[in-house]
Amino acid sequence: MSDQPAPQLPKAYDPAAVEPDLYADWVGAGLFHAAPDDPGEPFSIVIPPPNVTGSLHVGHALDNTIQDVIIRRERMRGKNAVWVPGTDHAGIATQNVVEKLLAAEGTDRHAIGREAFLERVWAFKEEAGGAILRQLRRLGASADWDREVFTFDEQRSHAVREVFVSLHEQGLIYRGNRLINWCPRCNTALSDIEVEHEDTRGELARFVYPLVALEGEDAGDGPTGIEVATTRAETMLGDTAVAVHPDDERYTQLVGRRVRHPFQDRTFPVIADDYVDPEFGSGAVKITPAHDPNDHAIALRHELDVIDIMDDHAVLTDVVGERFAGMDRFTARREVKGALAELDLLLGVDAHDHAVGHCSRCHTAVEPRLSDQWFVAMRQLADKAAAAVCDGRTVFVPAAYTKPFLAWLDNLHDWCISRQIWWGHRIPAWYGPDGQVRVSREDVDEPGWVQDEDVLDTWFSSQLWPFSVFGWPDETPELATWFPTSTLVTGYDINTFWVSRMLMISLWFTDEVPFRVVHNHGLVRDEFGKKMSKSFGNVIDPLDLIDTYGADATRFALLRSAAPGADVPLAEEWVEGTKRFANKLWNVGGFALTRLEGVRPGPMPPPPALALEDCWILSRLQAVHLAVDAAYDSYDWATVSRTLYHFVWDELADWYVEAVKVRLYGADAAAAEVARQVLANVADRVLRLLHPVMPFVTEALWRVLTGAAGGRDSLMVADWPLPEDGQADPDSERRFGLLQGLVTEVNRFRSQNGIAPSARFELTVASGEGDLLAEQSSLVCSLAGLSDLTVVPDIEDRHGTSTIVFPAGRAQVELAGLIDVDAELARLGKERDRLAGDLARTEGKLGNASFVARAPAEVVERERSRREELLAARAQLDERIEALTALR
RNA sequence: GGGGCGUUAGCUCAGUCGGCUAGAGCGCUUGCUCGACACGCAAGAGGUCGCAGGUUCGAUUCCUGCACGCCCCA
Repeated sequence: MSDQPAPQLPKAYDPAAVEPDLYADWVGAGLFHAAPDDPGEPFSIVIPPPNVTGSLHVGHALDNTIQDVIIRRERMRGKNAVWVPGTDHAGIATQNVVEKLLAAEGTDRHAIGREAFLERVWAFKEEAGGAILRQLRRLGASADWDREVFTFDEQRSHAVREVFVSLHEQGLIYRGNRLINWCPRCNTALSDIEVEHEDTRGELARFVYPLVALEGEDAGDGPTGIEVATTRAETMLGDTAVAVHPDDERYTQLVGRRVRHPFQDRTFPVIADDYVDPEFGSGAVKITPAHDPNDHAIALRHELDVIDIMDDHAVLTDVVGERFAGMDRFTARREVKGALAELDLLLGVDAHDHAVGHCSRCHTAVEPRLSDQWFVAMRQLADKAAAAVCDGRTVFVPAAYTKPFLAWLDNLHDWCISRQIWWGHRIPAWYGPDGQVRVSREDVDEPGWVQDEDVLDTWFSSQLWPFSVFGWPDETPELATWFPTSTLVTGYDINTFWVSRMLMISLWFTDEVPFRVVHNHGLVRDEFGKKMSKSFGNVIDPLDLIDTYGADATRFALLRSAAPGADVPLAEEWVEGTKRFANKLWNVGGFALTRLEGVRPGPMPPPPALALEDCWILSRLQAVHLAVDAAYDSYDWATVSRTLYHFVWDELADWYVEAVKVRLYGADAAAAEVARQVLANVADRVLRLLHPVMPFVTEALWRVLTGAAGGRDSLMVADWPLPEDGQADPDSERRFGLLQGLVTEVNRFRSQNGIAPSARFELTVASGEGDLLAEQSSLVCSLAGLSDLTVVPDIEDRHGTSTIVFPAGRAQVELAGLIDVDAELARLGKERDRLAGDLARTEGKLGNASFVARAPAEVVERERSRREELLAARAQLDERIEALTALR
């Protein structure tokens, strides 16, 4: 024994005192950095790049915690693991922020001009940008910060230019005048998926288009008009047809005739098209080709006129006539209905629920609009992506996300990629005299040629991310080593926006999938499953959580709720709970530290030297190890964290630490040394298994446990443990379980009889496992707080004693001065009720001839022996009750 | 309208192949300063497994229908 005072840890775990120094140490030692020629099988993750001017929210915290868990484990497994961080320039979002700043200064981008505006955005990016990556460091993220990239930096812009020009050369990027989604507030085109459909209470206005009379027809002969309905009455100003279903007999004789526009000097035809649903409304549909996708499709089929009635701000233009020109679309909607009513053409206005598309950035109602834009033809790209998913080159985890993803790919329309904003990759197209267009890798700097004003959709550049971060199109060692990447971690809501496009473009340009696994996690919600939103006031700031409870607790709380395929509910008090777990672990470590007397993880004692509790904890650890490895491999974070939580708290702390005290505090030096060796090894292994999840507290404890100096001597780069053969030991688990059963029953006896935990008493036991109990009597005494344990062949009930029934036998306590007889009788009465219930259930089954005849023999046998046990237990109880009653 | 997911304790969720007394965390009740930890220890209460049928000796589990909630698409 050492005379030196045992080293001590602070009594309570204080994350703030530990985390910053450890993180700085990791960074300083270069542990996050990987190089292509480092040893080990390559493993790579690219971060879903957050908005460069954004700040960390819980969704980021979850997404990046998962990435960090994966990369830390793979690093420990000896892989050449890299996690590439970076940010996204987020065109519309960032431009909107800077435009707001300008507005506050009383100016706007058009007043200061394109060049000055872009300078302003870059300045803003330099000032506010990257904050989110600094915040990720607080979380413990072990990204390779030397490799940070930006979707709008030079190399990434080079990749964008290359892809655009190549696709154009291949005929897959084209410029066309087509119907697109227009945001009148952002003043730009949007792609289909940047439009969010929301159910809205609206109005369905029914009105009549008057028929143009046939030559020679008398007024009053036949129908004089045709009824249509619309939720957007103002669009009638751009109508160029009325459509009916070809089989709809009500309208057969009207097809081919013309109707008159009530406010404009023009007429247009009644046409027949399969698209029309004869069941809806009157069965006749007004057709506005310039402002509705379905109508536009019909117009193409029937060569109808197309009349665009609005400007960039969704204000009606002169095309609609003097009466309505200059009105915004909502005013016009009201006015048109009024005007129809004046002419007696309005039949009615009914309430009507329908879905309205809104801009995902600013929530303005989107206006479908004809416009000259650049598009990517998606069919061929989508087919390649679908093939890669179908044949498993890329798999979704959980697999349930595969089907909707494929269905989405199958329905894909061409992608509108031009945006009428300034912050972004400028489209590399130049317009020359005489309407010539040149798309070029090099800037065209010739007189008379001007570059397209528009920029590309931000997703056009972020789709290149898995290879552009490694320097593509240049052939770099990084690209050769780490591409394709291993796993992409993202919320399922991003599959269509980003995952799909990475798959498509990567396969098209590199013939490789961008990642082998797409791991979809859920969305973080509040404790009641509600979406977090500022207006709802239920937003949790992960930085507050880290400040208050530490990064480990924050990570653990998120992971514990992250069951596969489910959203992730989170409440601050749950993080408090995981902080307590970190503290528990800390205290187990503190205990070990004070009692190990310099023993460090190392060779294990030979099996014969191991105590029962050693065999038990090693067997349990082995099972936990296998379960945890399997859960890590299947991205089941809830199981990883819950399994380790349960092992550390309920098995290691509650039982093993208590059990091992007998030897640590005992006189047998050799036995104590064995206990120390096992304890050190178990602690070492559990810290390794837990490290990816709780990197800080595990690293802090491991350094103390092993004497690691820090720097490159770190748990972060220690070997991931391999499950050890021969440690699964069902017999030791069974035997230790018997002791646990006895201890638990003694505790219950204490509690139910109001006996103080500090009160010692003797126990006499009779059991089929008498040898085991005799052998382990000092352990049982310590765990159950007994002064002595005597094993006898049989127990005879006597006045003045009480019997405790435990799974392996019966135990007897001298009651003298220990218990309250009435309380004990009450306890036994309750026990008897419980037995009676179980017995009734079992006899019910056995009394059922069909059960006995048809259930498997072993099930029936189990019920029979169960009945025998219950009957015996009841008989004993009855004796006890009788004896005790006599004692009163 | 089409498709998908869900409904288990007060709250949030596990529950393997249909079969021991349906579990966890938090919350709640009671007792406890026994040499790691009161950020703790021990014990306890709390469940018509959404509803109705069906299959089966037996259903939280499998099937059908319904109700309610959420998500995606149109």
